Amino acid sequence: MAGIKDVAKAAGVSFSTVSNVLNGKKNVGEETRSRILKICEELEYYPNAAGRGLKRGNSNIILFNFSDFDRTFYLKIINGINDYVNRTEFDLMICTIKSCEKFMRNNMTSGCITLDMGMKNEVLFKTAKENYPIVVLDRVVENPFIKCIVVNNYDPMKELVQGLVDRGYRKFGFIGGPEQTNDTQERYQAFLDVLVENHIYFPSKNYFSGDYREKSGFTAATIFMLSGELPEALVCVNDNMALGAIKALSQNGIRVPEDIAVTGFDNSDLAEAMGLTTVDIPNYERGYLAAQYLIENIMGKRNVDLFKISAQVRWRETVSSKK
Amino acid sequence: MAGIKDVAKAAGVSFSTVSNVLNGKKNVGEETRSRILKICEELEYYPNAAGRGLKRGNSNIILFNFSDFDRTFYLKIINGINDYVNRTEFDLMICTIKSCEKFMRNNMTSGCITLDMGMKNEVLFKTAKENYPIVVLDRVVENPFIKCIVVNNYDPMKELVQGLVDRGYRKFGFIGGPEQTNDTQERYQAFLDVLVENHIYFPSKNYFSGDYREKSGFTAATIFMLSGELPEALVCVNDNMALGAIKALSQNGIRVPEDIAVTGFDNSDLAEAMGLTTVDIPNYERGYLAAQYLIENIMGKRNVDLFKISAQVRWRETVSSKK
DNA sequence: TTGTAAGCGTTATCAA
DNA sequence: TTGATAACGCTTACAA
Repeated sequence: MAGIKDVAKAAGVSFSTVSNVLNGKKNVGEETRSRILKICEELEYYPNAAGRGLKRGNSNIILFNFSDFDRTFYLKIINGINDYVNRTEFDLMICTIKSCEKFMRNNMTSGCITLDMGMKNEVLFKTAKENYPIVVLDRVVENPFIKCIVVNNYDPMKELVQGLVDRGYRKFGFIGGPEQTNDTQERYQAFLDVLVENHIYFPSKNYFSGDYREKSGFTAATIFMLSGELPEALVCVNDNMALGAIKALSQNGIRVPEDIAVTGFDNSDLAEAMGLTTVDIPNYERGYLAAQYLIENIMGKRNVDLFKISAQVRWRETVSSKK
Repeated sequence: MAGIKDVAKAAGVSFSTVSNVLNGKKNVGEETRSRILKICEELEYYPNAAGRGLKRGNSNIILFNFSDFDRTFYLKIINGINDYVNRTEFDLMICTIKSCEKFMRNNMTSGCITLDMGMKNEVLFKTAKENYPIVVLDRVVENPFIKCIVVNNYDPMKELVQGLVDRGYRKFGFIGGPEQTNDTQERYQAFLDVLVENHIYFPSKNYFSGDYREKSGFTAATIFMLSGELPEALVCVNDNMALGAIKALSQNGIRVPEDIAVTGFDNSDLAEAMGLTTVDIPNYERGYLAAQYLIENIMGKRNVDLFKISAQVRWRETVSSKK
């Protein structure tokens, strides 16, 4: 693998001249410059990133961190991030939680987008700095070097639940995710608020806490069935769990929506295919936006600290039009 | 950000002693060792990867490269890779085609797994070396430093098409991917071989070349419909295109499987949900295996050059049991 | 058992 | 317009 010295030797110049050419310095003669560039091509020389990173202290690489392989919308988010990054001089690096802290250092990456339940707030606070901005998805934190992009969960969830009430549903079950997650908190709050506004009692035994995976939706529905009293509508905090619940229900001969309505959140491909009533989150767009925010921040542009993305209710076949 | 010198100063030793501790050298007194480790924690010191990579010339990071955000099985492959890597001392870095060549250098990563149509063979040949092994998925190349893991497309595709023939289907349509891809070539060959064995004529106008995306399946089916003569069975080289085709067909009042049978390949979540007859590829497992192969290679273990993964036909509702 | 010093490939400063 | 040299943070002989 050719190094800068090999290029310098081949061109009969010192290696600092080569460096100057490669970094666009204009203190190099035109003839020398083009000669060096040609030799770089011939020798297939690419600057060593470690040497460069060591010296410069920055990398022009941004990092995206995720660790959930069950929710396919991650691919859409990556798609959005990738498309924005490709229009810039930056490179995109993706990692999972194990290696994230290691990669979140100045000499490896210049900033980070994270959407990972396993990422601890304290790590974010420790890492975010003037010259290492972070964009956090689906979580709100207060820090001058951290920008948050969250989905407006509250409004569409209210619309969804009110829609169920309007259709005649009165007895509800709720399947949430881990309780410390922002999404679950907001969606559950909207759910509760609608019920209170409509003077509908919600027994706490009808709350089930899952982990966003299909299996826990399956488990939740199974438990509802075993408990004897099935609600009229099962509101799930995401699509995977809603689909798991539907699977459990239909395996036991309970029809959706005739016997029970089920709703999700995410509008995954599967939700669309299965006709699940849900809320559509523009994933590609929020990936794109996150990358834009991060890179603008790295470049020194200030932008807003908290951005709320709106989401749309999609009424489909898992809810009857009139109960 | 604390450096090795800060740690050395705080511990009252030279920085090479700190380095020795961090690298598990045993020429350090027990007392000094534990004191240094404690100080590293207090100061939140992590070795600078650039400095380390520069000196060592290797990184203990493996790279995975992909660029297709439509096919959700990539998440499963990543899941498998990630799970294997997490059991080792290695880190996992993921990238898309834009940055791949940059990251495929010794000072950034120690080896690479690639599954990307955009990755050129010449780049693989140029990059693969004694100390930079590469694992390629879904492609066969001859190179001592490149290992290939491919799906056995031929056998299950033969089984699938023969199954269709056995069920009475005689007029076929075929939707392929880009023709230079190994998957398309092998699956098409199996398809043709079965037809020849059964003395069934396949008019070349019934071959449509797509790009693996749902949309091109939609287009293909639309063209078949416009051409007037619809085949009895539409064999698609992957699920996305099969689902796109089904969408186009049903939008035009053509029923699957009553009017036409449709088959895919991949066994995506969507295929399962939609009841698409397809071939199941163990994606998690091949990711896991790819990571294992790569890392064993980096560690100097020789392993087999070409590995064929077997895949299973899944008969579902998009094919009638008897035509 | 610990410290000194060289060197990895690059960029930046300053002198020629 | 060019080149010599120091410095980035680390590892590793080798010397103490």
